[in-house]
Amino acid sequence: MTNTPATRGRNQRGRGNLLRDDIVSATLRLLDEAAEDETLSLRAVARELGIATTSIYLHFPDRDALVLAALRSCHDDLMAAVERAEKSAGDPAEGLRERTLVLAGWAERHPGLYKVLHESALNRRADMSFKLVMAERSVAAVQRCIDAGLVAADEDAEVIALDLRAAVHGAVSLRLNEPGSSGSPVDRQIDRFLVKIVGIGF
Amino acid sequence: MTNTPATRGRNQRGRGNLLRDDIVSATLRLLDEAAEDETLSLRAVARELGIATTSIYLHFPDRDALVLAALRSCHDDLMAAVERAEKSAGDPAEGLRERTLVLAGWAERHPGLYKVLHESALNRRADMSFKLVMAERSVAAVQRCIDAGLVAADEDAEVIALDLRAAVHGAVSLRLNEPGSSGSPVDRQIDRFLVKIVGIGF
DNA sequence: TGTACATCAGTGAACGCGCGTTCACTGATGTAC
DNA sequence: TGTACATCAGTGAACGCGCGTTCACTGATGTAC
Repeated sequence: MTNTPATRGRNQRGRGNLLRDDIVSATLRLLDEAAEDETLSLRAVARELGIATTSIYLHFPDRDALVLAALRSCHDDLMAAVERAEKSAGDPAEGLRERTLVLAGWAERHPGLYKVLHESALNRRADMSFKLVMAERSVAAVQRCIDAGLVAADEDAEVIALDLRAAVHGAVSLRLNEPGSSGSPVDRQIDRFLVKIVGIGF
Repeated sequence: MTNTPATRGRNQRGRGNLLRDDIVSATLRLLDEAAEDETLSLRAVARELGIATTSIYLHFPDRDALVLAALRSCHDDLMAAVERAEKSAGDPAEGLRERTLVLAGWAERHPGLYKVLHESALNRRADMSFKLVMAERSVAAVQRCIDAGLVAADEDAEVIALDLRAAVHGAVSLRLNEPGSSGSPVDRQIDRFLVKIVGIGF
């Protein structure tokens, strides 16, 4: 089913963190399948890896710490990919488009992780403030469009970015939660939002 | 804590459905607090009402059936309220605005129920097609705006309605899942969406 | 009018399950002398 | 070079918990004769 060997020996001295990385990977795999942080069990993670459940406690103090570490890791990876996409674009407007499309594409490939990241109960229970950076970056991306004269400065970049973020999140969330109810492909919908909400003219 | 008497006798003959209604109400209360369908337990519902857990099985075959019945009931109530608001408005554009505001207002008052209804795992597991009516009604509401000449007919009513729905859902969802990250009040944001996405001029 | 019986509304004990977490442990490998 | 010891990486049994669901039951009330 996965890339896990049936038997795994003990890691070499000083290489204990290899198991830690495997635990995080397995957690992300299971969270993506379950799409709920509540139902992820340490026992399932251990089963997935062929280790004793208690071995997880060598690296994480409790269940929430593990889930948070996993989410932070995948959020940072995603953010890096988004930034890369934006930077490889020709102008700020194309950059804003690219970063939005990469984000939506990731969400469609990892629906469960997207849900856990943005819709799970963990948001109420734990400190997920590492997510704030993403919002700040997208405000900056909109500001660059305004500064370049590609978007009218009728409104604050922050307001525009927040409206765009809400619309894109809604588009993605509806697709994840009610598959089949969406109609058009998400890329097309995002382009409409870029035109109507942000005011980009392609 | 709630409106439940400490002791409750048996209902009169033929009045067994009174308990059914109480079970549904208690379920909705608990779902609204928990904001997750997974964590609702029959034992908690029974505790809330001061009845034996097994009494729930007199009215519902299993846990999912209870949750679905409760959600269907609250969804229908909400839809009726939305329709009422629309009908009391002066013209179709005001009507569209009213129905959207009522929906968003309900979501802010019942964040947990909104989440369970639109973001819970039940959407993957069970038949929630009763929700489709709401989407159809909002397409019709947009169509009325077009027919009355209040909205340009550049695009299909269905596309416009879907975009509006995504944006509003996103606005509400972000507020529920990341309280404090929203900035402006939701009503103002919805008015912007009505102007920019639908093309209504207030 | 009395009485046997059916039906309705609801109860309480018990089942097996998977869970997070704690605890005392094992055994290989490196290090100090 | 040998050996005692510390450290590291990981294990397995056991705890108490709340859960959904099943089962046999109780006891009040209505109904047929």
